[in-house]
Amino acid sequence: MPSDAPFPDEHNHAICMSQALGNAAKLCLQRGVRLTPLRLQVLELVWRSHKPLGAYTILENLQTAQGRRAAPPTVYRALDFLLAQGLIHRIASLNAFIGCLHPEATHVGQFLICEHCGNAIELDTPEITNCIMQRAEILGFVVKSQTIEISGRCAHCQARYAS
Amino acid sequence: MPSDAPFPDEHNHAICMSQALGNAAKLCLQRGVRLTPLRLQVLELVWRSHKPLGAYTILENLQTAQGRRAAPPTVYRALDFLLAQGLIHRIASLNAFIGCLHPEATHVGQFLICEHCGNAIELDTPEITNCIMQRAEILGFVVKSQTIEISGRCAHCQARYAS
DNA sequence: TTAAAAAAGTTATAATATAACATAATCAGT
DNA sequence: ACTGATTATGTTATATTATAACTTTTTTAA
Repeated sequence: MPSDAPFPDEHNHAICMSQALGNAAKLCLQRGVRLTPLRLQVLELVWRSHKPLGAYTILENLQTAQGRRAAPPTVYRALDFLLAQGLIHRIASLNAFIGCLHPEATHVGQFLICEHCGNAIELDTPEITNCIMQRAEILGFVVKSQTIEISGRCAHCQARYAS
Repeated sequence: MPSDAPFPDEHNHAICMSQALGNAAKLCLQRGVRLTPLRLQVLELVWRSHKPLGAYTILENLQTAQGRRAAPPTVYRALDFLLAQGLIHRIASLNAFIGCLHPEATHVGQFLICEHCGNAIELDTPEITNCIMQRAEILGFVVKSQTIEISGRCAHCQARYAS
């Protein structure tokens, strides 16, 4: 079974997560938008690991104040907010959501997704974007958004669990 | 309203489509797999345009022999076959399917998807793949499959319908 | 010709996502 | 603080996409 540690051992996820949450709070303040308790809770759930999380998984783990179980729109609206603020990304190939590493700037999401441990590694590789933009430009295509999701096996799993 | 012509005027889609269908028949024969009437019908529906088509849209347009309406698994099984043979691609960001331009060789699907006319242009740009592979290799990530879907506005629509 | 395999039919249901409207909380201007 | 406007959340119902499980039909190969 793959370790639950999202990334190699040097990765301290508690720090990783608290930085992300702190950053999110700061950005929302700067932007004058409200990171309400519900939205924060969803963001925390998404940040619990580096594995993209489905909306219904989030729903199941949501603690509503009254102990009453939240309904889907509650989660989807929070996710919509977080997406709009660039605090999370949606992984189309998995119908799932993951915390964004660079929410301060709008950018395209590029992911390496390990089929074995489920972790998604966010890339920030301008070369890939440039290469795509170049090709698009030749064809006169104006790029608005990019979905780049690469599946395979991460170094961690490749080393530990030879296929 | 955007023209229904999938691509610029020089594109004769009747020829485009019949080539694709002929090629598909040839490949299936070579591979010893059966392009049954049902599978062919689904492939034809997918090839009617260059707009990715949802499974339920295909379902609605399926003519069953008895006039009885087909059920979802019928379509999904045909789609699974066509995907396995590389005759179509699935567009994850649209939950939809589109005919493959190069079914003779397994390859990654790269698409420019016009938000205006709905057409998806399949790229075959090794530079993009190489760029991604390079970056992945640096991280020790072994790539198994790639989802590359670029949304925006195609040259056709850009020229005719200034945003 | 007949058993095995493959394909298609059929029924039910799972998983993901949104529409529409009701209620509650927050904010801006007084 | 008060009040109307705005924003956020609750709630119910339903749309959309996809698959599981089992049956029947068709095709293949001995």
